[in-house]
Amino acid sequence: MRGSSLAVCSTTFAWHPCITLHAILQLQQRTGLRSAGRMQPHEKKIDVLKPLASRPSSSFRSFQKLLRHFTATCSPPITVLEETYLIRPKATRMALLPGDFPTQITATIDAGISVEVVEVDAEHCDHVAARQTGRRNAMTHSLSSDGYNWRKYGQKKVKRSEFPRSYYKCTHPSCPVKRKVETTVDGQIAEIIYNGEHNHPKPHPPGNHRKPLSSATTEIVVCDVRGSNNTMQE
DNA sequence: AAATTTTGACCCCGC
DNA sequence: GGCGGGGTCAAAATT
Repeated sequence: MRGSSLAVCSTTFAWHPCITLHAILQLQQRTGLRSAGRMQPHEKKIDVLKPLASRPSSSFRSFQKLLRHFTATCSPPITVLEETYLIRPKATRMALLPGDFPTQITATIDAGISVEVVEVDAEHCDHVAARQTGRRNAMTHSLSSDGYNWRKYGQKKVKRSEFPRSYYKCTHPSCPVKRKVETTVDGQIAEIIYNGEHNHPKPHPPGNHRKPLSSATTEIVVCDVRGSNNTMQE
């Protein structure tokens, strides 16, 4: 075993403005996954997640509203440093976390947020990361395999299909081409329908600037054990 | 600052 | 004219 990673499991997709980086560091120190003080060479960097873009009317409310709601109705935020970091659960990682990971520690953060801490064997993590990287590459490849750049402008659940249909436009100026893509729940392409012809050559493929997942990154997924009880009203 | 994503609302069309 | 389904728009939010 080459070391440990810290994973905090989630049951919901809601945001948790009350969880701070400091809280995570404390948690790591308490559980022995991180020593106090300066980060040691073998220790891994905290991956602070950020909120996704979404309309305020969606099921995910804006960070500002959530923060206001939390500070107005809940216990005070966890011990804070100078900054409060917002943590967004990563759905893909959640889906890939094996269900048989041993739960070794259960901790409760001061503000009443319970988090389940799972100590993960690094090789196990490598395996998960490799699977996820493979999936991401497959998705990226399949979505842009025609060599053109697309911008999503809509998504809809259509009646005749069990999968949601996404609508894309070619990003090239004045290009009329659109395409509809139906993807399965695991990200595989179920159907692609093209509409129109490109009036421009294929753009040069941009470099892949996405940071690859590797075993060197710490896998952190935070979730709220309060789960569905965490619904908020305005 | 521009590009992108998300998703409810709106529009159009066929029955 | 009403209804339902599919396609598009656009505001809000983040990268």
